[in-house]
Amino acid sequence: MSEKVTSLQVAERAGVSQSAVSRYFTPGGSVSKATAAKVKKAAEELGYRPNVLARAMVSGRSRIIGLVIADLKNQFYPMALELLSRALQERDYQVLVFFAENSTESVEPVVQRLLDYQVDGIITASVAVSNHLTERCTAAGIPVVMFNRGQDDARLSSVTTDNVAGGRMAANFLVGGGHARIAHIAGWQGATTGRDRTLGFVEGLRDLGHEMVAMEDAMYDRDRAAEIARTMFSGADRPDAVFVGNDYMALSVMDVLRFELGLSIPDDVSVLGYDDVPLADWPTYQLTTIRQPVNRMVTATVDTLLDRIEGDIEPRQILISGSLKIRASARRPKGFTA
Amino acid sequence: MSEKVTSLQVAERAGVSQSAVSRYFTPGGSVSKATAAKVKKAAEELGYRPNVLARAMVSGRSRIIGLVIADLKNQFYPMALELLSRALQERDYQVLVFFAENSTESVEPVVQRLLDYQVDGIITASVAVSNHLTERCTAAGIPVVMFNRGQDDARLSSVTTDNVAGGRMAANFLVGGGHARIAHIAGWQGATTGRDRTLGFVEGLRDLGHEMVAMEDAMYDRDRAAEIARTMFSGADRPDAVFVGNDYMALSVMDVLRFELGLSIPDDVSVLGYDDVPLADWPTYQLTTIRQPVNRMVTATVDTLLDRIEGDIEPRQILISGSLKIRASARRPKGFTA
DNA sequence: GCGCGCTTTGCAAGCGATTGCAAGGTCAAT
DNA sequence: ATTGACCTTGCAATCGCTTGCAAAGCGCGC
Repeated sequence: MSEKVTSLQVAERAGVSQSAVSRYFTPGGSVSKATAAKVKKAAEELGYRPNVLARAMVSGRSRIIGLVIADLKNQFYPMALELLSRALQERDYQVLVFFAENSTESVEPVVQRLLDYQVDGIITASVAVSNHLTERCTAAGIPVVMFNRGQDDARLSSVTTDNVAGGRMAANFLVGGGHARIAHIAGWQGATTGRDRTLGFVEGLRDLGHEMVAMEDAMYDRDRAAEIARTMFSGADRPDAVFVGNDYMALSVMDVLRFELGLSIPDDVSVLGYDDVPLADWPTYQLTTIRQPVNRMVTATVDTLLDRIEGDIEPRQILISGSLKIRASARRPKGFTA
Repeated sequence: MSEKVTSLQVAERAGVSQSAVSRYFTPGGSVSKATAAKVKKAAEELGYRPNVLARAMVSGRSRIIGLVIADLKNQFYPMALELLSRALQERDYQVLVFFAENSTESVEPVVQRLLDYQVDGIITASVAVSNHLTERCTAAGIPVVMFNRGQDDARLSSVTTDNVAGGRMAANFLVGGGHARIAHIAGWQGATTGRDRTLGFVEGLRDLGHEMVAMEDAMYDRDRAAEIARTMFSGADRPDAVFVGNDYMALSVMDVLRFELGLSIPDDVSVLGYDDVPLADWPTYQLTTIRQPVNRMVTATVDTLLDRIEGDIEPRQILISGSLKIRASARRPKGFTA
């Protein structure tokens, strides 16, 4: 039934050798105008297209990029996935997705399977990679770039925003806004993103002579963030500002503050997020946040990966600077115009 | 550099033939306990794993499923993508994603590339497929199943909810709630989902002796929906209820009604959506909606696809029934308890 | 000890392309 | 007309595996 058309059939119909057909479809292959025309005609008549898998076997390039991702609930990632995939598609690569849990143990078998598929490169989105795995990939000559997650390993490329600087921005903005009791609902401290944002925030506060009145790790989980907000803000001397580890959780926190605790934002409490997901701009939330420039992150990721695949460049750790996106969820410092 | 381990190397180290190694890794391959043990040992020492691509070449099965998707902004699709991918992963298939625009012309080249990758099957999520393409896929023996989109073509499988019935539910609920001026901001009328929901809604109203006071196609676009809401509800005799073609747009409509027009939901206007995306349940929105059971849709999709790949079953058009999920965005009919 | 059936094994032919190599062609310069 | 440089072309090996086929091995009843 499945009438596969092969280069051989095209060759016969065109009256040329099979290699000629192959050459016609290989960029830079040496074919005369005449043969090219014959092959083109025959190929079109037969509806022939080269078999990527066969090509992959002999050339050793599959034009497949493995993308490991933990979850799509946080609105930042669907966006990243779409942009990454589209950017790669434009460069004639395709993305093979693999879902993992957010633990190194669960990533291990997933990456194994990735390698089975002979991917040309791997992007991990918000997922950490064990040393053992890094070795395997390095040994197999497959470049890895971590998207929105860092790791202290020179063999791994990574693209992140400057989370420490971002945390500092948050501190400056909240202190500048005249807040006295500043709290922090942190991103997962098991990830560099979470840790660095927290670190920058703490440092920033300290530099301005402030200290957090409360802090809790919500592990990038919506429900956990809500739970923490509930207890953190129910006491009498509740915080008057909170920096949340990412937007996804910040929105949850806003919901709790307004709908469960009846607080008003930003009059009673200022809320600051991190990421700038599309929802942050919706009228209901108008979340002030540290913006991660997804487009630039994606471009950097794709460039780094393809450079490493096509040339043999060294791994790069890229740091992109974020910026403060001011909306209405946090009191604005006097004279703050940026 | 890239030290690929092949079955031949394993064979040598184990002191058996290369076929024996292959058989060991083929489920159902005939190998004695003794050889199995030798192969296992050698394979582990060398870190050998079969090359999926090479296997695909000879067996004709790549264990890759192509997923064509138009956009991830509507929160229904990230969810679907994740569930589909996880379900397939569990059955030892992987998903190769392809982004397309929502027009048949743009889908064409995308599916071409899919075929180049020798995928075993194709899932299209909310994307239509041209006849020409259907033919190519049928000719190549590659089953296609459309997720959340129907099409009148017996060669295509599809999984949708009963959108007509859903539209009727919406009509019943709004009429039952005592609304007099009922409007409709429709899903894209170029898609079966949009048309069917509208159709069911119109029929449902008519059966109850009602008629829409306004209707407009918002093409599943957030901004367009907002724009339409703005004009539709700014007149003096504005509607007192609106059924929106999906949740993604409904949330936008709610934002406009409340924040721009200062209307109160559901006191001034009742809003009804379709899908039941996670956001619909967030306290800010509490959107009453027609629920599409994603889990069941995904299971049905995966089952249909794999049945067709593995057996040689006929295409199936599966209709799953949705249900009304009552929250707070629409006035509830008296005595309505369900 | 021989023959029969069943399982296990190895050989070798593909799967559909790419690519190095050498042969054949073309064309300009001599 | 002859030569050499250069472009085209075809041959055949190769990528890493699966699988049909026939030979080998094994256990068992006679």
